[in-house]
Amino acid sequence: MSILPREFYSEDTVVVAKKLLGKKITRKIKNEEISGIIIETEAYRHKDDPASHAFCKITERNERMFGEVGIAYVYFTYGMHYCFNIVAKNKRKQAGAVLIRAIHPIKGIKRIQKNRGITNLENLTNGPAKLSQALEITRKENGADVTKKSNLFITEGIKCKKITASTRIGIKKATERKWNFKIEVL
DNA sequence: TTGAGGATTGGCT
DNA sequence: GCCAATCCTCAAA
Repeated sequence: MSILPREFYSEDTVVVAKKLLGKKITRKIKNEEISGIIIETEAYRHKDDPASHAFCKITERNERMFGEVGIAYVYFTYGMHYCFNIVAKNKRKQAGAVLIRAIHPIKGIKRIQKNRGITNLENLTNGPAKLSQALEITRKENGADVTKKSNLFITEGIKCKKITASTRIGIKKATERKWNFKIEVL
């Protein structure tokens, strides 16, 4: 299983968001391994995207979106939830990231169920905050390099035939942009 | 130093 | 469908 190279993430954010669908994300916790197929992503860009964290100005929190691609950007929100992003952008753009909204677990499901406190497969990882909880992603994972074999990385996955584009979820600006992408998994 | 608000979720109506 | 939970970040003073 080959890890996606950093060049994979140096295209336009929206393009990378589509390309990430069907790829496999692997998370290692001590001796246990959790992995799943990415089935839903959202693109967040820069000046042309009022809903993006990077829209206004650079701050301590969003500076990762302006940095090197292929780096994890984790942020905390609503007092209880983490969301997991991967920095991805065209070299001409200053900032951009892909939010991983949902995965399809294929390995370490028991561990995920334990993390989430439930066993219902459909509710394990079908939301950004659920996904982070399932993979034990916290602020400590902010800045992790997913192009290197470590505790958190992304590899080639399955081929996806059909991509569905929809409007992004949970935001109040630029809601007409169809930058939410998902695939069907059998 | 303080106050306001957020790329969400789950439970209740 | 609506709303509370709850803490980190930003911006203003």
